[in-house]
Amino acid sequence: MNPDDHIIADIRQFNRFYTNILGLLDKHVLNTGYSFTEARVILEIGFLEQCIANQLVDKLDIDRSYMSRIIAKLSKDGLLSKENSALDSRTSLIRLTPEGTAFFNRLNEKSDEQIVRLLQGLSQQEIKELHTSMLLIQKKLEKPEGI
Amino acid sequence: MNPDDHIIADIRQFNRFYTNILGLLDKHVLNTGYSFTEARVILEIGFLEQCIANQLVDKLDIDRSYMSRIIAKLSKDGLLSKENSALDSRTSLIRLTPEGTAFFNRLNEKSDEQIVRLLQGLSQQEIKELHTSMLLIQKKLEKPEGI
DNA sequence: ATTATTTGTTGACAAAGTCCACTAAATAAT
DNA sequence: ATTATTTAGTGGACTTTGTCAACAAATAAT
Repeated sequence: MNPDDHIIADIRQFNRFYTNILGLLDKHVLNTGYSFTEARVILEIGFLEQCIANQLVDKLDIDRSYMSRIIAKLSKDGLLSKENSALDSRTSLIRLTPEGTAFFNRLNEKSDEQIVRLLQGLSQQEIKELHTSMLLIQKKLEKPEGI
Repeated sequence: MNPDDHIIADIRQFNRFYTNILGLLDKHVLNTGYSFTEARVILEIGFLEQCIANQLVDKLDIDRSYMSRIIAKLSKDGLLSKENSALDSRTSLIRLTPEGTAFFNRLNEKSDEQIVRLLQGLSQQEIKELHTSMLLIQKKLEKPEGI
């Protein structure tokens, strides 16, 4: 169809390839006792520091009811706390507890280790090239604004 | 930990970013009546042209019993055929039927369109850079041999 | 004030994936 | 050759993951 059919084929090939890479990297999470989705929620709360359930729903694109249950579970497990919001009493302010933060940190460390492992065997020069390539891809593909 | 902490952070950022990209690209599959996993199976059979179940299990890292059920479903739906292997009568040779191939082609077309859409707004030069970057990443990260 | 919308929760399901045991065939070991 | 061992596939039973619809309470819009 297009003049650059082989480019499209290569990009799709890259996407398949990188799906695998990401899959490998994500697997380590599963040794933590939490699912990938639960881990995403914990990470997001960690990054946001404080939030309400609906923010997580929007940001992570997870069903409201499902999110409600995940939060209930994590709360029961003592990883996060809910405090009634004064501004809007339908909502609760969600934060990581110290245990939650510890978990968050462990998760981050493990993720970093995974990356180190991924880069194993590459020279500094090669890592630099890789890095540059990733930045370029991200820059080119990120839309200026929401879709 | 490492001298290149910010590189690790950037790579993780890229991974999160690209997870989203892939998620967007994959969504279109869900309008086909088949799940993402089922689509992967169909695509893989299409690429291999002929295979046995176990190859798919290994290549796609899907549980044997689950694969068995997926194949049964796709077979029932008329997308693929199973023929007893003469060489190893434990196995069946799996191929796409004409309907399966049609589905495969549609899937491929849709995937190509998705890529075109992704590249929308980029100049030829930018696309070329993107392409080069992807090839580099793939080259650097693909292990010479199985793990 | 009344209506509409938003936020979160619950019950009931459906879809996706896993674990285990089993059969039958193919290979390896003796 | 006969007996293990391994491999390929299947089916039952199950867990996990995710969805949908209905609901109450609070807030926002008219």
